[in-house]
Formats: sequence, structure tokens, C-alpha cells
Amino acid sequence: MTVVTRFAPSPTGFLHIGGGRTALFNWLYAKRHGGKMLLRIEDTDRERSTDAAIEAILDGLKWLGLDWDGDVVYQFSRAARHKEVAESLLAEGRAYYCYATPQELEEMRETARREGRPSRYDGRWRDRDPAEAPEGVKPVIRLKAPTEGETVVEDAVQGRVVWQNKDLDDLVLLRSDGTPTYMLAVVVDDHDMDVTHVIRGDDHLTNAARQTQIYKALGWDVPQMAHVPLIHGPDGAKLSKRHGALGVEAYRSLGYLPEALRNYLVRLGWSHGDQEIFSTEELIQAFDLSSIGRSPARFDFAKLENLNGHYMRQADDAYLVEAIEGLLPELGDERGLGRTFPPALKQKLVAAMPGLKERAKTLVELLDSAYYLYAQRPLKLDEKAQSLLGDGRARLDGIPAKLRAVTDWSAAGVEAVVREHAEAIGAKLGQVAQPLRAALTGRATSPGLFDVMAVLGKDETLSRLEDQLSNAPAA
RNA sequence: GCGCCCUUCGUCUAGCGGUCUAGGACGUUGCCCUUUCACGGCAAAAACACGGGUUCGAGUCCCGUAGGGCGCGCCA
Repeated sequence: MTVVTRFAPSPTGFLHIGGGRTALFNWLYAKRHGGKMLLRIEDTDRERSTDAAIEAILDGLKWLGLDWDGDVVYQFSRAARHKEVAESLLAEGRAYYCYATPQELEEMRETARREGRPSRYDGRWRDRDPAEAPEGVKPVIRLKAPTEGETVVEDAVQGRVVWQNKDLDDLVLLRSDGTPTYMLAVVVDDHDMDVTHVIRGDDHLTNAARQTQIYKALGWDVPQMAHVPLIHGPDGAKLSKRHGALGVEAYRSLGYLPEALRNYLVRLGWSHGDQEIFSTEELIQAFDLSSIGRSPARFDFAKLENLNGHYMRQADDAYLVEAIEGLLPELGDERGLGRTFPPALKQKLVAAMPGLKERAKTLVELLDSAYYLYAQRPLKLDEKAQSLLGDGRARLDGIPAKLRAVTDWSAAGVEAVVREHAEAIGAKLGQVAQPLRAALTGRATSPGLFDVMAVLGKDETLSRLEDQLSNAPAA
């Protein structure tokens, strides 16, 4: 039997980080077993489903590098089939019409809560003659759930979980307008789509019990369930927009690489001994359901950043330039850049990338650290650079002339000149290099100074130096 | 309130009755390397929620307590 997993988001918002991890787990499990991962959009809530959300989810998955097999299934398009299944249950006496009105149900819940009883539907139409149906009320179809015994879910992550049937009420299968509820639709679709493994957040654990009852009533096999713990915010509370509950596209904007985010996400809940870094191939080889823990994890940006830095350092230089270029539509304007890099700048970026990528944790930092490559003269020095240059300006006297004389403008050639200069004025190299760096890059931090000068070229280097040295120090 | 789930360093986790003087990673601190910052290397501080059992022996099994989470819709 081939493994079939599915990712089934509801299009009421973007693809958040927890959904991204669920998709990743489904994807990995399918890949691991040479199976398929299907994508189903759970849009039976017509009020809240939007096309924008569908697009955001699809984009998010693509950006994360998680592809799905076959066409996207839109759940609502299968409503007729859902209805048919509900009616078949009705015909077999495993479901019944319920004429209770929303107000009635609301009262029922309130009373129950007030009296300290569990708030469940009381089954008032379960055995009642439909002939007693009130005028003008369109009924829903409810499942005639067992009232005795227990419902068991053998979960690949949670283990054996047992509910007493008396604690579970008769859920609605078909709404009064004839549309299916989520509970029915999932069961029918998973069955019809031959889904073998349902991997989802453990907020669905209770649903698993109710869905199991539907499967049983239908006489269908229950797929293997795997309910993975949720991801919490850094404070342990539910994920909110303030911390981790951003759409995955927000992580893209923040400058994270999809491979880094995947690696981070997979280790939230799943582990493989002491291994922290996984290539995609390694993940596919190692991933399993039994190594998923049962306790919730907190989202930690610091670790994500570390991982991202790791992947950036490893990445190909041209790839990184493409990646930051991809951020330009969002970040370019405020940095005086267009939507793409001019070819000349692109070349410089690639050339400088080995030194740049060592020092950045995100693509945004990478772009900013490359400031000296695209800055317009005269440079605007940041605070640290200003004070460095202020202190060391005197030690730069005579440097421009010596540099102007250089014929071999290479990192090594330039380094020799600067080292000589430092020696000549009795200063340590750092005492000369730092103010020089400030003047040339506008920052206190940059890649190796001589590499910077080499990439900048002789003319630009000298011009920038003159800009800064001819200016009287700011009072 | 009822049901279900969870609880090892600040965080992610290893641990599947003895090898745990509890390991790794991120973060933190110190040192080294060094033209800066990073990277890298070395070192340090840092955890089995609590209480009962079971057992020769418990982080590991059982039961409570406390704390946290999820669910309890004609939402998904």
C-alpha cells in the first residue's frame, strides 16, 4: 500500500508557522515512504474562505519548497458527495434529522454550563418521530453516535487515546442548508482520496475521536493518525501575531532562507539523536513519526537565526545575491536601490559575498552589510564609524598619496602599503585599519578591509577617502 | 465545568529501569585566533515540576498534586 498524506489548510488566513511545519511533516513522511502528499483546501466555510488566503497558502508552500502531488482539491466542490454520504447514513439509521434551533442549542449549552455539566447536545431528536418536526425549521443531520463503550484512537504520536462514548455527543454532519460540516467532509475526502496517514496538529485530537465514529458508522477503515503538538510563542502562550504566528511569507521578508526555516521547523517536535543540521536528503531518510515528541515547543528566533547564518555561510555566492535581489521589491526603496541590481553592482556583490556572508544572520543583514558597495558618495557614516574616524583621522595622513602610487591594486598589494604606513607612523595595524574602514564603508564592521578595497577599486577607494579626509571633523 | 494531552538546562532536545557524577544544540559568560565584526576553537554556568508508590535499583513504570495546552459550534 502506498503512503498517501495530505495537508489540509482552511483558507481563512495565511499559512502560519505551525501549518508550515505540519505541511513539512506530511511532505517528509510521504517522501520517506515513496508516497504522495496531497493538498486539499478546506473551504466549506463559505463566509470566511478567501481567494487571497488560498493564494497566500500556495505561495507559502512553494516558497518553503514543499510541493504536492496532483491537483489541489477544493473541498467545497465535493459538497454533493458529502451530502450523499450523510443521506446514506440517514437511510441506514446511523444518522437522524435534528430540528433543534440555534437558540435552543445555545440555551442547552448555557444551562449545562451553569449546572456544571458538560456542554453537549442532549440528543433530543435522536429517537423522536420526524412527524413531530416543527413547521418551517430546516433540520440538520446528526450522527447517531454510540452512547456506550469507548472510542479509541491509536495515534502514531500520542499513543492509544481513549474516550468514553458517553462524553461524546451527536455531531452535525450536514447543515440545514445542505452543506457538509468539516467533520463529515474530512472523513469523506480522506477516504475518497485514499489518504493513509493523517498528520496534523494536536488541536485535532478530539476531532480524531469524533471522526473515528463517523468512519465506523460508514464501515470505512480509519487512516493512521498522527497528532503533533502545537508550537507556542516564546512566552509559552498561544502563538500570536506578536511573535511566531506570522505567515511564512513574513519569514521570507525577514530574510530567512527556506532551507533554514525547514531545518528549524523540523527540529521543533522531532529529533534524530543529537543531529541538528540536516540536508533535505538526510531529512527524508531520517524522518519518522515515532520520533515526534508529545510536548509543545516554543518558537525561538535566536535559534532560527543561528541556523539561517549557517545556511547562508554554506550557500553559493550567486544564489545569495539572487536571494537578496528577491527582497528588493520590499526593501530596495528605503535603501536607495531599485527593484533589481544593476549588472555592475551584481558583480561586485558576488565578488564580496564570501566576506559578507560570514557576518550576516539574515538576508536583510546581508543586504545592509553590503551598503558600502551600493552607497552613493559621500558616504553617510553611522555612529560607530564616525567616532572611529574622528579618533583616527590623523593616522590616515599620507595614506591617499601612498595608495595612489599603487600599481598592483589587489588585496595583497594594498595590504602591503597600509601595513607599511602603520609601521612608519608607529601605529598598530588596527589603529590605521579601523578609521580607514570607517571612511570606506561607513561602518565599524565589514569584511576584511583589503578585500573591501580590492572590490571597490582604486578610483572609488581614493574618492571615498578624499570625501572623508577633506571634510573638517564635525564639531 | 467536562474530556483529552503535556511537564529534562532560559529555549529546542537526547534519554526508551542500571552505562546519568543527566549528553548535544541555540542563547549567555570567559579565553584563544584576529585589521573590525563575524566565523572557528576551548572552557564555564545552567535542567529531570512536586509528593507518594512499584523495584535490589526510577529522569525512565504507576497514582496523585500543581502548572500549562487543546477541545467542548449548523468554524475548520
